[in-house]
Amino acid sequence: MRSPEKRQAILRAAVREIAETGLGASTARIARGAGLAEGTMFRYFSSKDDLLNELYIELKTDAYRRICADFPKDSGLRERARHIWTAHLRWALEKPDERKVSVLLHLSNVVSAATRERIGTERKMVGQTMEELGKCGAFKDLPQGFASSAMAAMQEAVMEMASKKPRQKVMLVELAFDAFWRMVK
Amino acid sequence: MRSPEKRQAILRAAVREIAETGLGASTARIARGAGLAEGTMFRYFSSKDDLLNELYIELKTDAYRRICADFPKDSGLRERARHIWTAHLRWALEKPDERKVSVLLHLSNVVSAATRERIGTERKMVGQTMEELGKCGAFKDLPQGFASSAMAAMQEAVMEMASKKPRQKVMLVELAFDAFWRMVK
Amino acid sequence: MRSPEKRQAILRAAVREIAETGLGASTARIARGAGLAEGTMFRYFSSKDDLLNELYIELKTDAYRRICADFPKDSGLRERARHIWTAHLRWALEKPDERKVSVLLHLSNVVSAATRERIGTERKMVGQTMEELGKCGAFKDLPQGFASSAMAAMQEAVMEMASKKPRQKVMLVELAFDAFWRMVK
Amino acid sequence: MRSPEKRQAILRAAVREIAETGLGASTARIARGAGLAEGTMFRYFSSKDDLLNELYIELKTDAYRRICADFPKDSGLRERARHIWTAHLRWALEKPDERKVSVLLHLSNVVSAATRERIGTERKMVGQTMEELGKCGAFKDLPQGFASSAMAAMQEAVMEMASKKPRQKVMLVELAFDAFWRMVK
DNA sequence: GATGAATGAGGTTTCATTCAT
DNA sequence: TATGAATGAAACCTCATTCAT
Repeated sequence: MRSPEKRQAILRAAVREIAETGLGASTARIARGAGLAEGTMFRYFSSKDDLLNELYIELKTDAYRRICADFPKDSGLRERARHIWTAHLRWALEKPDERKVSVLLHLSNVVSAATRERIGTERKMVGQTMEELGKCGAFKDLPQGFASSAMAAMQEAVMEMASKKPRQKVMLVELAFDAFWRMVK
Repeated sequence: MRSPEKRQAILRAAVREIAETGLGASTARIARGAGLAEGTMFRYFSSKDDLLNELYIELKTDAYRRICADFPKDSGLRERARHIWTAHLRWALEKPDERKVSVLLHLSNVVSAATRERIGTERKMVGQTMEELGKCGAFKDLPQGFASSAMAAMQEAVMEMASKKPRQKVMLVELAFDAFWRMVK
Repeated sequence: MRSPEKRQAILRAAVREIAETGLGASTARIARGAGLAEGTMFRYFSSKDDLLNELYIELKTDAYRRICADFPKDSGLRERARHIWTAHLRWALEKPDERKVSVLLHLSNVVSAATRERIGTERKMVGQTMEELGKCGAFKDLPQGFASSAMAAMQEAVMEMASKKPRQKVMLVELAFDAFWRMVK
Repeated sequence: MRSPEKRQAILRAAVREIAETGLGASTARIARGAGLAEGTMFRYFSSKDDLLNELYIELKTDAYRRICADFPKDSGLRERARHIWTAHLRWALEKPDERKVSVLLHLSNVVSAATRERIGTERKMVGQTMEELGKCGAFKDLPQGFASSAMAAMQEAVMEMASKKPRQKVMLVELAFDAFWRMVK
């Protein structure tokens, strides 16, 4: 009962279908994509909304896990910021579907406040670094949290560019960090 | 005789509904929101897709018009960049619904290539400035177009923050530009 | 007011559109096809049904007029039958759209009993000939009216064939009459 | 599990509704007529067009089956022709709705080329006989295929007459064949 | 008389969800 | 537990008809 493999299969299928079709992707297609019958999905997720919320959590958690692994928590600020920058961009560039779905969900209003809360909780290490960043350079006089938004935004720019020039990915990630860092210095 | 006022009413209603519900907003609701019968909308826009494309053009054109007005085309690079930055952010902060819809449309796949084309054409002045920007500071070694993406991204960060701290809007716009400018210098 | 030219233009447009799209052809398209505004049609015909009934009468009358002109009313039976055969087939082959629409209307249930009545009235000369035919050859023992149906049916076969082999039209009409006549002899 | 009974129920309901209302008969009415919910029909037929095509095949196949059963393939030409004549007319007279729908579909443009193809394939035995017929009597000099059209046409005449004089059906079928046969002799 | 904007009922189709097997 | 047939609300869109100009 409630085999975890099937659960994962559903989530994977959801990513695939939604990346292709948008959030309107039908539950039937998702189930079929997971090799299951139409109704079976509802034994794992109580509704489509539930599925989407769980999916969002899964995606965010996954991305976050990548950042936490090997996190150089005892290094200097630049090193830590660089780690966050690189780890996140790698994830996003390796898994473009996952990222696209993540963005779609972020903008939609199916993601409940509770879900957003739950994700916020998982910050700790990153949060600490971002806070320090907020006290440096140009961010000093800006509201708390702006540094974090700025980094996310600049990463967005990198992803957009990377999808246009896939060959220069690696270099892009590095040079763009330097650009970002100018704001911190 | 097709009244331009009704056309505008539909577009306005579309913005309102879509900002609230997402692109799934039903044509019936949009029509009702514009004070019209369900079928009337289809005399102004041949299909929902057509409506969305026209809406996208309208929104982008509107935003762009704001930038072009009073554009200091004979000033230095910083002044021009600053104008683009400020004008666009003002538009976005004044019309958050418009902006949200604009983003949703940008990400969706209802916006046709033809529409994207049509919008691309209207750049000239901005394009020139962004190109110059691309040859400065940290952007020098990054692919052409990255400066533009970076500015858009940083503006995104400002908007996000501004929606959280509406009172500090004006200051935010200014200080964040200084941050951005550090990457150019 | 009620210019007969416009009336005719509407009927002609109706034939064109219906031949192409079927009886579902919209009144708007028909009006447009006649070079008139959407609503104007309703000043000439009280409803779509009315239009279709009038159209049916017009088509049938036209076809019948062709038969009556030059009708050799003093010739022998064969000659008169041959005239009916040829005149009708010429009309049908010259105006395939008209014929198609005529058939569609015949099968539909928009043509009222009153309309069918009105058409029946216009027979006289043809009726006389067909009656005589019904008393000859193989038709002798069949119910009255069968000869007429049989001729119509055989003409149908000619039309079908003629649309497949347009070059042999003329020959087809002649030889097929000979075949038909064998049943009468 | 998709029950064949329900599929048949839908097809039967379609015949009933279409015979009454024409091809414009709504899917909702058809579904209701089959005792099913509106949406259920679309689990059996992917679209209205699909339904109509399948229906056409079903009707034609059914009619054809009647001809093939007991086909006296070793008898003389007259006997075989007579069998085709009688078997088809019996089917048509027993199932007037089916026949009406069959004609409507034949004339419409919802029947795809593929469907017409599929039906053409099922001829063999009949085809052979009709070909022989085409080399006899008055048909000798007419294009190939005319005999077949002529028979169909004459059957049409019988059906029309039979619907007016239902009591004389049986006699009609027989005598009309004699009339038809005069063309062959 | 002519126009064409407006209407809203009605058509086809999709889909989340339920439930008997 | 897994299935997938059934459901019907709701979406998009069309069109005959009306009526103010």
